[in-house]
Amino acid sequence: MRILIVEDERHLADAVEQILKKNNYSTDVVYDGESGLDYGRTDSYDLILLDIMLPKMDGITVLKTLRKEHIQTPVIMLTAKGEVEDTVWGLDAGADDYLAKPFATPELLARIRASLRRKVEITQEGVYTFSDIELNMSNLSLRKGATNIHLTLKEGELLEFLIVRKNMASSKETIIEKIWGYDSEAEHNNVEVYISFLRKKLSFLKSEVSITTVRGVGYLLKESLG
Amino acid sequence: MRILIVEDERHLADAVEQILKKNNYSTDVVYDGESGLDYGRTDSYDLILLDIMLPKMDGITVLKTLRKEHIQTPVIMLTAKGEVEDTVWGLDAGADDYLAKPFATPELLARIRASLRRKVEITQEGVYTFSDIELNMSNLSLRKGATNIHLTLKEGELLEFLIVRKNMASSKETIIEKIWGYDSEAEHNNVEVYISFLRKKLSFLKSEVSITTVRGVGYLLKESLG
DNA sequence: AATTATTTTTAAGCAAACATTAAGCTTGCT
DNA sequence: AGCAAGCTTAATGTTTGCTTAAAAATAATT
Repeated sequence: MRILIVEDERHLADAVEQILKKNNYSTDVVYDGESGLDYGRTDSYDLILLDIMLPKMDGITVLKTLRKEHIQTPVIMLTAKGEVEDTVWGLDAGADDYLAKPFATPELLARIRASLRRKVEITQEGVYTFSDIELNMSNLSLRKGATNIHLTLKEGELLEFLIVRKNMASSKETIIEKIWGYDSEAEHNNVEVYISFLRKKLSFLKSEVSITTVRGVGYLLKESLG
Repeated sequence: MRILIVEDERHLADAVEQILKKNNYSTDVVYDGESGLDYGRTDSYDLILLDIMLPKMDGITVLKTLRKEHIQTPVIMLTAKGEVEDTVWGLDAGADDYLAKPFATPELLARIRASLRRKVEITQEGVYTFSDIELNMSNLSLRKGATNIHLTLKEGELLEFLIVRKNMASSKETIIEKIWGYDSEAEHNNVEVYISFLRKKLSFLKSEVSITTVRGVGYLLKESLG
């Protein structure tokens, strides 16, 4: 696993590098935004740790540029305390997670593992890969390995929605609005029924992916094993 | 909530303004693209209603320019029938939704509510860090280091409230009003019970954070520091 | 056009999670 | 000591979510 570190505080950058090497990741370190962009562009990393405040080019611009060039490498933003605003921007710009400095080693490693696991690939329009499953919206099929299973339209739309918003809990209200339409009269139970359908199909596929309920809040797509 | 209306058909623009005012939004109206851009740039609106066909500068250019300048205000595009092509462009350019003219009042209001709500979710509001703990309202988890613990909705809301008002003592009255609702009949004891639950969980995490009682006044979130 | 198959919606019973209540206990203050 | 404020626990009540099955609506097939 190759990880790119973009961080101008050399002290911190080097410390992180040591930690990662000890945990069997290979690393490259650069100390400014422009180099970060150049390195990231090669699309040869599995993950990028990207500081926001950087010389030459800020982290958000780097990230946006990469995303514009269809580089989908997962990115964890590093933010100093008080840069919360920037954090929000970073998530908007396509970051997968963020981590506030200073951070503890186990936390860093946990986030890295999570991001690597979480990686969603969109190979072609309407084809999503998440963990061990592939959802193809163009023929409404859900695949794990050699096993293919058919989804109904609503099942597909719901799963697509959960995959796209993988890091957020989606409330029943939001789901109804998006899948049934803002003016529909669908009840919460409709969502529950379809969540139940999806769970049945996911478990039929013996997938690592599962749908977690956050009581009073919503649903969340997760990969079970760590 | 401030809404900017950019629409050159004065008749329509004024009608929309009346509707919004009646629903307690404050509004500004401009009648061409350039003014729309100028106003939007101030980044002081919660939502922009943006027509596509506009004098001086078309709506899509306005939107793209705003996005380039990192203005992330949610935008609902207004399109005349037959401008479907343009609609697609608008969504590409970063619009959140679109609405075909002519539209009905309840539909307009529903879309506005939806867009405003979505904004909150996208910004991932609800992740709070205080001292050594992190509260994530989207999955109701409370974390210290690698240890995660589950909170119920009420526990989460209460802790969120205490974190947000970390320097102030929050009285039971205020807490009841905010968490249980101003018209609830919850007793002081309800608050005490939940404070007790939270303390148990904080101490389970061995967190530096604790809830201090200020007798006769309220509760206060503190970092113990040792 | 009628029949059949598929998908979506509705309804109901059940289980688990959560919230509330009340009683007895502890603490701090005068 | 005596009182009031606050704490804790267990029981009881309520809500939320899950799961089925069957009805209704769509779509496909003959």
